[in-house]
Amino acid sequence: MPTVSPRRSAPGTASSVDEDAFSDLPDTARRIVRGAVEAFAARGFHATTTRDIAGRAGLSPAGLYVHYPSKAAVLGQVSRLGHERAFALVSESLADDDRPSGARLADVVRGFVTWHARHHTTARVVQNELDALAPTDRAAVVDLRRRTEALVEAEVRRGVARGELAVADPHAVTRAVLSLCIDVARWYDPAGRESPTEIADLYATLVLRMLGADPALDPTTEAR
Amino acid sequence: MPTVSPRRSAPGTASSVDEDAFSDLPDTARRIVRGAVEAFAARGFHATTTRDIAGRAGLSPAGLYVHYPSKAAVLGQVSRLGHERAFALVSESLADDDRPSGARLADVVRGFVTWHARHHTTARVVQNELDALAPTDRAAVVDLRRRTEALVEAEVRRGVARGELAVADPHAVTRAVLSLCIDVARWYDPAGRESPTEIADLYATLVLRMLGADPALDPTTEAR
DNA sequence: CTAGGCTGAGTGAGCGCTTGCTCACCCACT
DNA sequence: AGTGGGTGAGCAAGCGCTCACTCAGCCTAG
Repeated sequence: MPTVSPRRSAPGTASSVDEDAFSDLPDTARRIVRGAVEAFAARGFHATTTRDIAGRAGLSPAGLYVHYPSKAAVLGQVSRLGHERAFALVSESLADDDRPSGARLADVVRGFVTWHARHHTTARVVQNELDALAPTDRAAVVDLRRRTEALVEAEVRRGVARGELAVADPHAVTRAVLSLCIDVARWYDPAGRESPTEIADLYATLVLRMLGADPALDPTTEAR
Repeated sequence: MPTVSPRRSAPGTASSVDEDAFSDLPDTARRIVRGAVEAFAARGFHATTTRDIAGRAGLSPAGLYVHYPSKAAVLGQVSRLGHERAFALVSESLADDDRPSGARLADVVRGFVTWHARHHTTARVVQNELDALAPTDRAAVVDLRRRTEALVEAEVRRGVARGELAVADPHAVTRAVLSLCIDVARWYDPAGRESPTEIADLYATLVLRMLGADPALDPTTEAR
């Protein structure tokens, strides 16, 4: 019986799939999720076949159903884990210290942008396939997104209250800031000239300007 | 023989499909394209069936193939027309007058954002289904996108050269500005509180800040 | 110590259905 | 009589998922 070895990224090649997001999963489930992320990102949920996912995980088509009850359940797992990572990222960037709001929000932007660029494969699935989620999964994911945005909006309001930021509509501006960061996953090309870190630094600068923060907070000089 | 009447938007309800983009098409082709845009936006290209498109256009499944050779060709039509509209929009906003760069770029942003909000259904298809395009269609569309971005970048460079804008990396900042505008189509909800025009005004303000333009150029007071 | 049964992971074959698309044909107008 | 728009029926392929089954590893009764 010929054994098909699962496809893996070449060693040394950083994967654009966020491995840390599902490192707690048992081995086979992890291979399924990794394969599914790659396939969903490349072709979209509906155009991805269960045979493709199973093949990438080194399983027969039926093997998938030992670990997940349906193709939609695999997407649900991917989306939940990805959103949890994004939430944790923002949450950690805002962990309490007593620096100015601008500095803390610049950290949020740098972390968020770096993640969306570095793990653009995972991020694309997480952002584009919301409509394909089962109702239960969608509810969980929508709630995580709401909490993530609320965290950032609260920090913006704090900065305004302290007189450190000049923003008339914190809700709308927060949404714009996160939108800007999220969209990096759509256009980012690892073959491009700029590294995720460089983009993140530029974006932190741009966001500080959007928020009307003191330019002196900006440790970079990327955009003037 | 029962005649199935095509589904239309309720009269008085503004459609989120950009009708102007394909108003030159013959009647039946127009109904096909309109139906396809709605279906692609709601479920994605791969999950949309030719029966669905044909039904929305008031045709039998076979009727579609009188006007288009394949499902992919319909998507190609949609994407080309949508991109041509977006290019025309930017092009018109930058039509030569001698106002400062900031004022002209604010106009570009207002027009671009308004279009992506008002016609978010068309915009979502145009932005999300690039991977599903046939090679020929993709090439045409990629070229249109490149030319659109080049138009804006040139205006940013002009502003910097005149000392009106403070931007260190015009290419990267232009991409960020357009990314911000485009992503409106992803999150915009017509049931939300803000109108496309209100969002557009806020975004114009934010972009002027990103560009380091003279705040006096901003005719609105939305954000400070 | 071991026979026997249990369990969880995985498989090959294939079912029932839907898909994109085709084809022979129809018919209202020129 | 010809033609362009349109149809009903249906084909071949591919889909998500199921089923009866194998097998290795482990627990336990005698």
